[in-house]
Amino acid sequence: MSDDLDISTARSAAESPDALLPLGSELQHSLNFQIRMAQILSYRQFEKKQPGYGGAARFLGLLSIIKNNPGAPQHRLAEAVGLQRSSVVPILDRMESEGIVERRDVEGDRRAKAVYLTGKGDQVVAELSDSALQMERYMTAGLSPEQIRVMVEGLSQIVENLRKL
Amino acid sequence: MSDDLDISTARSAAESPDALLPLGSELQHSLNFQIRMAQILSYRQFEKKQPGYGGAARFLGLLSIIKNNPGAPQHRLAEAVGLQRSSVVPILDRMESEGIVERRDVEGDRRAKAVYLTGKGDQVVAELSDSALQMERYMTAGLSPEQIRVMVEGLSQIVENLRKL
DNA sequence: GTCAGATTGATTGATGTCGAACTATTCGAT
DNA sequence: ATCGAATAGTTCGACATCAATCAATCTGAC
Repeated sequence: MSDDLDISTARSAAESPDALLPLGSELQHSLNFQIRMAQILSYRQFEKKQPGYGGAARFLGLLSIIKNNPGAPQHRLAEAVGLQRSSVVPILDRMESEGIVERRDVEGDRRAKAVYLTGKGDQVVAELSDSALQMERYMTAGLSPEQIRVMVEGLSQIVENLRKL
Repeated sequence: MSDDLDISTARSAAESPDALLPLGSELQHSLNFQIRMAQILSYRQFEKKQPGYGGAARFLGLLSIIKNNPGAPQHRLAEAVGLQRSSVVPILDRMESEGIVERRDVEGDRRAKAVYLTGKGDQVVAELSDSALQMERYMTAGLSPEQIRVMVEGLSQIVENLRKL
């Protein structure tokens, strides 16, 4: 009485050697874990899909913010994307050497640098945005528009909550 | 006709110098961007809240999977958490030196190592899981249980979709 | 006006992760 | 039984990010 055995959970790692290791239900229902997994896999995939431009794909968020806030100083860009001031420096170095962004001196504050998207930067952002949209369509296969809306709003709320710490 | 001006988007960076840089609506509604932001901020916060154990906080997911799959080989653990085989090596080195996990030889395959949680590891996982649960409660302030459920399921679906690539 | 403290961007050292090797094993076709 | 291909874990070099620190500049209290 054990060959045609029970339904869902029984199929342990030993029995189906090719399947993914099962997550405990704790992990399966952990928002943090699922967020992390989604982030890791989606960014890996996106960078694989859009190489070049000095790895700009990973920084589409940053570039998009620069486009929307021309002339913003670096520390505010860092804050906006959740990185340290010091981490943004080599990123902008790279983007600048790729001709995607430009640092200009600020009149009235000689410490600061104002960051702008170049013409090429505009093109790159447009291309990457397109690609990102495709990517999102693939990622969200099987989800309703309403469900996606709820997720985006929920994540946005979570980000807001975390920023207050 | 311009002092008491329009509602939502008008308040540009120049006018409210302390506020966060505004995201374009494209970014605001980008699932990828929101996932990334949530992940960055939540893991940073969690590690700040739970330092020690050789940075185990960041690897709670991995440890939890080890607990649920005692004796699994390293490459399957890597796959389960979305990392490269080679990235898991130094993590396990660290966790092993902290006495949290243990690598044992596998009889029947002298290449493989079977990974187990130690007694101390069990305690650490329990403590970190507790802390993670608290963290999630804080993160999700303002979200309904139903909304959280939809998000977890949606993210889970997204992870599944991305794994197929 | 001056000077202590804050702020901006940059630099440095440590660690995490990746991708491409490499070594030791195991597997499979013959 | 043998040997080429696949596999498990590791090592190595490159880069991202952080935290702490630095130099230049700005601000505000006096």
